[in-house]
Amino acid sequence: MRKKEHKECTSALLPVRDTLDIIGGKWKLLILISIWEGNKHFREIERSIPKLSTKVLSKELKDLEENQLITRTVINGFPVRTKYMPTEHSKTLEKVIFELHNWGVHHRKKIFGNKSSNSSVSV
Amino acid sequence: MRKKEHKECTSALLPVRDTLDIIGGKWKLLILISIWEGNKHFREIERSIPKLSTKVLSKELKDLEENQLITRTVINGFPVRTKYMPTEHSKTLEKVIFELHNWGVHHRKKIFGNKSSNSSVSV
DNA sequence: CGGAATCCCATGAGATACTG
DNA sequence: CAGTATCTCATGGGATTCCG
Repeated sequence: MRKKEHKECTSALLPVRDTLDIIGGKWKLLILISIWEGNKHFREIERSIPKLSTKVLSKELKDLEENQLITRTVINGFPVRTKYMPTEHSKTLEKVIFELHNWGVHHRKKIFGNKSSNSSVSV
Repeated sequence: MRKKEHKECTSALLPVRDTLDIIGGKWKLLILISIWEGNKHFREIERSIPKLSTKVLSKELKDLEENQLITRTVINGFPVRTKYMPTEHSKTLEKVIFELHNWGVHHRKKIFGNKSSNSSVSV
């Protein structure tokens, strides 16, 4: 699941690293959210996220599936169709994302003062 | 602060991205924690984190300083000495880290069943 | 000591083409 | 449609050296 480096580090940090590795990539959350929003098929997801290439999407979907955040189902014969669905487990991420969001907003205020406070909290 | 790509994406996600960019790197949290633990000087921090090179540490410290998570003070003339200290603002990250930790532990259980549940929650 | 500069390689990721 | 394969290039980051 994770690359096996720096095992030595503060062991309490390991679960934090796991989480960051799982949701921290450039695309992971975008893809997950796209699926949460109802996009189910490969091309559908791909089209919903600008700049995302098939290669990367393919890899990211595998990662998400390995981590049981989505399920992958092959539907029928020809042409092949697959369906990606979010798992119940993926819902447990919402709280984490909420905190990340929260801190991001808090941090922006801290850094920039009070402009651009127009962003919804819903994920 | 962030690379200016994919502005188009779900705007509620932007603060999340900010947060992830700030703490998400390979070293950021390790360095921050090292400083929290009391390491103050460049070499001191470097030595406390295996495999960390001066170049990377130098860059990461700048990032952390830009984001007002640490302060940098030059102490005296020769040889030069600097002091890095955590800011109050950095403390607001603890909740986020706690949630990341929490989910990581939860996730490990989900994936692996119940082994290796020996990690303290303190960060 | 605290870094900056340089060199170099591994990886990440975009574009395109191709297959079942 | 759902991916895989290949090629290529940018970047991240490791090792080492050097300077004030």
